[in-house]
Amino acid sequence: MTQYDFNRIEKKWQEYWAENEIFKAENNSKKEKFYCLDMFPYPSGAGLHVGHPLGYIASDIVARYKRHQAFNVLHPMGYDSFGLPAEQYAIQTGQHPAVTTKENIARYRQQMDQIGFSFDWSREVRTSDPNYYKWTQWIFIKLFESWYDNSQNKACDIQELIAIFSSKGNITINAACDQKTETFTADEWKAFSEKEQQEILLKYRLTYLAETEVNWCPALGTVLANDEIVNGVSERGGHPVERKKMMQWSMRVSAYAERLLQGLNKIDWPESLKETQRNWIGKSVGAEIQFRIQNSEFKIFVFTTRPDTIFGVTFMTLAPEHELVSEIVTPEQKEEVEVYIKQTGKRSERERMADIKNITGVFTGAYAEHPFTKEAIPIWIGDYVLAGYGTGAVMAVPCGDQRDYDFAEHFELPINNIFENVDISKEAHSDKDKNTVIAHSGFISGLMWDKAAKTVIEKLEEIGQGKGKTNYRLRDAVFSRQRYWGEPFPIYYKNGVPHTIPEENLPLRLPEVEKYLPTETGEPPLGRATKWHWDEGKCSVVSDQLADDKTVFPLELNTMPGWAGSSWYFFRYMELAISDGGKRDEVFASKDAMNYWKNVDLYIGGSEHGTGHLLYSRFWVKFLYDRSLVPVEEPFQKLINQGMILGESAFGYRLENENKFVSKNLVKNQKAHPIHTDVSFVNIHNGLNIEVFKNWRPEYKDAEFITEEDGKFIVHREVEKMSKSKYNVVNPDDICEEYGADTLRMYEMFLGPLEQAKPWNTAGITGVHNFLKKLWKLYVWPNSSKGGKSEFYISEEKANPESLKILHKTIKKVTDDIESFGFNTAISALMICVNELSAQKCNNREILEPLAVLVSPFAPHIAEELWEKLGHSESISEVNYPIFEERYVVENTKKYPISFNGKMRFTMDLPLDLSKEGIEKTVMTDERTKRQLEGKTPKKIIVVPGKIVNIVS
RNA sequence: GCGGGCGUGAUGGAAUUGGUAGACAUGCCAGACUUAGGAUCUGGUGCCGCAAGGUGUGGGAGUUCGAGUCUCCCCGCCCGUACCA
Repeated sequence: MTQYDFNRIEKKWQEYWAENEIFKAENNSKKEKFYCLDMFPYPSGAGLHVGHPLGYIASDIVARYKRHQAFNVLHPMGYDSFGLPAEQYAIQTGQHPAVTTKENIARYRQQMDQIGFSFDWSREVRTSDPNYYKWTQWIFIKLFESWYDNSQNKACDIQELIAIFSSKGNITINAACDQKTETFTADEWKAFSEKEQQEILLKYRLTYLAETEVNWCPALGTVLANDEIVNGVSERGGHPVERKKMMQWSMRVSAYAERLLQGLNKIDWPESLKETQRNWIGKSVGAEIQFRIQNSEFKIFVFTTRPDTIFGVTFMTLAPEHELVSEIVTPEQKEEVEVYIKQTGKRSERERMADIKNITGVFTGAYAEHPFTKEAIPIWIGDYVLAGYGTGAVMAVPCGDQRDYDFAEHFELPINNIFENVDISKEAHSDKDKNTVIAHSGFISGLMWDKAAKTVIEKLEEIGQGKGKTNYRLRDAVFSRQRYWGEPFPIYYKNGVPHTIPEENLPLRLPEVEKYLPTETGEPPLGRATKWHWDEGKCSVVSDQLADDKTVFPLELNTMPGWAGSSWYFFRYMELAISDGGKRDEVFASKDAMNYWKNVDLYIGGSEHGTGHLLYSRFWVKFLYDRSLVPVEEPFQKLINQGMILGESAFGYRLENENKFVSKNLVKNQKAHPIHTDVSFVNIHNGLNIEVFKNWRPEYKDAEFITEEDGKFIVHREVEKMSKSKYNVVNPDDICEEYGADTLRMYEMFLGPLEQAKPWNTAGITGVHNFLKKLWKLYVWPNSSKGGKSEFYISEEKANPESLKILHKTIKKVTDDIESFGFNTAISALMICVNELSAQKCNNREILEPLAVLVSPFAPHIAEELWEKLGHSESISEVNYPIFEERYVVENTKKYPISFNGKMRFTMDLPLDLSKEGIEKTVMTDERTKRQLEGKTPKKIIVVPGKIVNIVS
């Protein structure tokens, strides 16, 4: 066996790793822990393409590297196995989603095993497994049993709230709750009926049921969260979305807005992603101001970030949905207003977005009163004001806000300039400019905006017509989905009031249904379940245990959204499986396990989860922390977004109305359309295999091909997202078969920086494959005593200094690069190392042993094989990382600034051993330095650490 | 519009963070060996030039002894977000 036979080697070691459970992490190790996590995949039917494993390869390199560094590494994997595609497939075929999911998982597992990841599969999780979603339901119950105390700034037990209600009512409570909650005393609380009390409590719970305006997607038959909508259509499938009022479960994530924002400062995430989350949270500081309405009891509350412009208010605008509209509209305007509201209500969100330029609005006939000048301010309705943000009403300051300005111009409303020396004849002056002075503004005239804003807030508080306020864009997250393939809510209804199912009866299992569609009455698919088992042997419902009167209570028919299971799965991995003596059947994760593993040290995944998974996980973790259920407040300490691997689609140009294809360079003035062709039909020189293409589709069977002079047909290439429908998918299995998993792993890393999006181009793969072949050859030499036949041969003699130098340079470079995720340059360093060692014909154990360890995170299979050939019986993953020794790297130098005639002129590479004070040494200077010194060559330099180096001529 | 990022050979990309631009790899060219292959090895390869040399990191200016790197303006590209008061 002298050839690099990757197929044999890879199979051998993958089996070895699995049999000996090499990568099983311990929970009670004295070693330092390192938790290295990938975002777990949704197991889709299409299997993995070369883009999927990119992040897994990167984390696997880090995991293996950390093991060499003697860390106890937790590197788990699992499946986010609830989700839409399996359900859509079920609707079409009748196949149970659990069956499809199981098959897909098996395929994913097989593909992942082939790449040689060092996952600890004993800790695998699947969100659709009842033993897993039992705990998702359990956490939901904990959320249901909690409220958010703004005074303590944390979530607390709802029992505490009930205690306060019975002793003091809700007047002293500062809680995150529905705005319209009315105040009551302790006596009033006690007088409420059970149902009334439950309804009030629901307004305080961290997960609550409320009539919400939701994004309804008729095509998918479900509601979508804001982050599941892209450009007004559903992220999945691109179906239109409309607004609809529905009774829905919501998560009070808004209670955590400030902490979610502050927490970002403590974690090591890409700045762009943090910025995305900051935007999504959307904090704005300003004031809430009350405007009295003339001849009316009602008041309008507005939120503004510019209280300093209050004297510039010339009208007010309410959202069409604003609740006061119907109360304040004058009889003369009533009809016009109603028509307008009807019109805007009909327009979908999408139309409204597409139509920003069009200014619409209507006068209500009512007037508000300016809090300071007492002037009358006309109240308008306009759909540029959003009901969902702030208070759904704005004080319009045309001189300071462009939208107000446009609205005022359109309806010929007055525009008052309150800025000194600012021209507002063309547009509003909306920047918070430090140099702008406020004018014509009563007691704030002559002040800068920030001082003015402060003064206005003070004055408003004095007269009781406003206060400083911070507003967040982040809204509560809708948590109900009208779907089958998700976690059932552990909720039943008694007198229309939701109650949780007792913990000991979890999981509440998904019932069988004969069809995965909504019922005829419009209920979600779970409405079809005739028997709903939620525990072995006990049938449909809760009546036996919970109700005194044998009534059967209905269960919640919605299921939880995709992000429910993924918001806490990283804790589940910490707990050992039951078969390994873990407590997974007793707890979601045990205290001991969580106190040892704490949080994820490195999390690798795509940035598309920026406002979904990554925000909701932080929210749930903060909640669990508040309730002392987990020991950490942030789940992911360091996060890396791996860039997407794109596909290089190939197109053949087909002439319009003809079944004739024209090679790329021959298309001149003819009308030709690019037609996707499968990339596997195209060679690296963009030449199409015409025969294969013809047999691909019947319609191409008789197609004509106009080729270049050399008979080749050249295709046009374009970089696109890798997708089955674009025929540009490259399958990792094929690469593994042809070049091996080690080549695939290294090539994916060599392709470019991890964070960057990059097209897959198989052409360059021979580079890393050659590297592995050369590496193999370093350990295999021709033996002259056996007729020149090659065999494994290692010298036990001491290595020469040159070999040691290149080895230690490589150790340094590779180590630094792995630490900074520069895997592509680390591989370059390994290539240089192997090339130089080959040139030196170096085969000393002293060199080749540490080299194998250096390579092993990148190409673990070949490293294991070489390690074995070196005479070791343990896995290379148990071996310590080589130690870098500076003394071998002679030319390791440091830049020192050089002065000449007392003036700093340039810096120069000097050996490190010169860095001791006072050492004099003659230094050779290069041509460029000579030139800079105007021909004077320095003879000696004196090094003074931290100071400028003087040249002694 | 706003926010974040980027622009380097034919190509993917390096550059010790202000110090010999183009590492490494692909591609290409030349050669060696060869029962010819998509094998292996050697050399070359930013551009212009036979050469000496000149020139060169999207364009323009600036700071600096010195700029791919820092500052300003312009051009182009990508990502995120959007009537947020």
